[in-house]
Amino acid sequence: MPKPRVVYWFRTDLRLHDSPALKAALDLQPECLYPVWTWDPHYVYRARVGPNRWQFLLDCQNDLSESITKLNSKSKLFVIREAPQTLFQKLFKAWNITHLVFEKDTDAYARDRDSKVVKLAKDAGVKVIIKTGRTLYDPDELIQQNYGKPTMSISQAQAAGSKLGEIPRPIPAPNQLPDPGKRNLDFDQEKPTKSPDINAEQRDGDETSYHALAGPKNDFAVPTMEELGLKPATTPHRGGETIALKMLDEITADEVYTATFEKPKTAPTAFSPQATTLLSPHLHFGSLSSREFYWRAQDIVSKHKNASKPPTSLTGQLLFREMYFGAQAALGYKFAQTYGNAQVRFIPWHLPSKIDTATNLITGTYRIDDPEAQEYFVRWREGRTGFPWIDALMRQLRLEGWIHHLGRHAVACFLTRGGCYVDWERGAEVFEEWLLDHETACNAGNWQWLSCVAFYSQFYRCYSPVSFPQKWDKEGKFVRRYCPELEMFDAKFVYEPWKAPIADQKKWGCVVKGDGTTATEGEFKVYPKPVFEFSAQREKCIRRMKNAYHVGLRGSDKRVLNGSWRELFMDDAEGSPEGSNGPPGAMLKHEEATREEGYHPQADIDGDSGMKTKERGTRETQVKAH
DNA sequence: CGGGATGTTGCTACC
DNA sequence: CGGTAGCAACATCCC
Repeated sequence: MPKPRVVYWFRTDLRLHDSPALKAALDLQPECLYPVWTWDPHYVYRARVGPNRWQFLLDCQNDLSESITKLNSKSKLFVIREAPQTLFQKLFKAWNITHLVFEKDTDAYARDRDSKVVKLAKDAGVKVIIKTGRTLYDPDELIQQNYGKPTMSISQAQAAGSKLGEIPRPIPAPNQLPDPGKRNLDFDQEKPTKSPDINAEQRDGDETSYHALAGPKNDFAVPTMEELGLKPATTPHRGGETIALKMLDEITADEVYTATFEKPKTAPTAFSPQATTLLSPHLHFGSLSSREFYWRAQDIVSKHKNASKPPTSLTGQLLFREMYFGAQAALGYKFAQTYGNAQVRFIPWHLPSKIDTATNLITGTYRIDDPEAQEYFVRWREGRTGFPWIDALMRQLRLEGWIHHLGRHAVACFLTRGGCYVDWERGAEVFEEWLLDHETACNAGNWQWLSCVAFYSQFYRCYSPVSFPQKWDKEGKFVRRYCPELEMFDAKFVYEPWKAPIADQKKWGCVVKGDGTTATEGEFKVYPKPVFEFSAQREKCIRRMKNAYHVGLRGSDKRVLNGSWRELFMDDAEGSPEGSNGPPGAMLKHEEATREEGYHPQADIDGDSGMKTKERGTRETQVKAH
């Protein structure tokens, strides 16, 4: 029996510590082991990923590659520029591979991709080993323990989790790695088509990394931002397992902080340093194992007298992640949208998603049903709503790729049920592009929570953009940091600058006028007027939410699917849907003309991600409507 | 099944 | 200033 020749396929597990899958690969005692990242070039042109998250991913890959080389100077992370669905069958043959090993991923796209790869491997006579390690529990087992249903509350998730027994203890990093074998790539590369290029706005140069399987220098190197033609990243937060473990050491060194952490009490206005751990991007890319995090925190909690408890404690935060992964794993693609989703309430928001009628999936495009709502949305996205708390958060998000969880609450509530009355799917798409820690399960789940369509329903509890931040930051230091034009404003007006007398505005060097598209006026800086009068808008939203709750439709309701929901909202004075003669569907049938084969733009760049191939499916051109 | 308590993270007025 | 009641009100959990 010849010794195994193993491809270890890295995806959202960019680490050496606590990797059950990597351990399984090493347990085979292979003759050779190839640490491989397969990179579908489609990501470059079709992913909704800003430069900050690109940089974080490349950081993780570089750090991992260096760590691998430290264990074996002949080895590294071999980055191969082709989609796994087409690459692996050629690679298995060229390198005489006997085993493929990877970590389980329950994201909807990942399941499609991986089942395809598993089939290819079986056809090629390659054995496949898959281990869970991305989450505390295997999401599929969690669902099983929840009577086959998606985990839609934290108590369900906790109850289901406790039936699965103790969370596995972390596995130490290996102290040696086998050599890789020969690395000939004597086969053709499947080249990507560059159109549609929905990622164009992330780039200011040409993409030059994907011209050959092993990259421009033929050395399997991790691409650079420059090679990818990406605009420079602006975030101070950097990726990689080395950094993640150092951060975890520093956090857990403060045992009181670790043991008594209560999320709702942490300040969303703290920026130097932030009030929470900032480990979420590392959990997403797998540069930190969630189980490592869990046990490092739990061991401190266990020996502490006044420790906080789930769900507000640090480990509680990880349990929410489990809940969202359980919900997503049960629902698949539908989890990230309202249309067809039985768990989600239907609210007739503005700017609804266009639906691909062939797949019943959202397309990443939307319909501008109301120009005013579009104006609200664009000003929200660009951080010029005229509400400094909201604008500061949105500017921090775009610049740094991270905002505090309660800050996310504030902007999400403002965009949806507590202000703009814009569809939560619009907000989720902006977060998808800008957040370093974006993962579909948590992002979609949190947007559903905050917009009160699932997980949470107390829509009458509405965040004020003026009062809420003052709980932590009366002086407005956070606002002054991210909206520097308001730096000199008196604390009395820093959250509502439009109320300051004109003479004071001029004295403080900034006049409040317009919509934020002009930065200066003569010697003065300019900050926009509020996009609407908040309290009136808030009342209108709550009234409409109440009505929509009363109507009581779910995303899977026949009337949502066929468009007849409109009749039920006709007497809703302040926002009756335009016309009753629209096309079928809650939203719109997607234009036939923009379709191509095999891609869905909701796909993400990271391992959980990429080209959403549907057997019978279609691919939509993603055209940004803003 | 009914009904009361609870739900990680609201706001305002009032003592 | 800090704590609390009232606001108008929803779903889930648990006895």
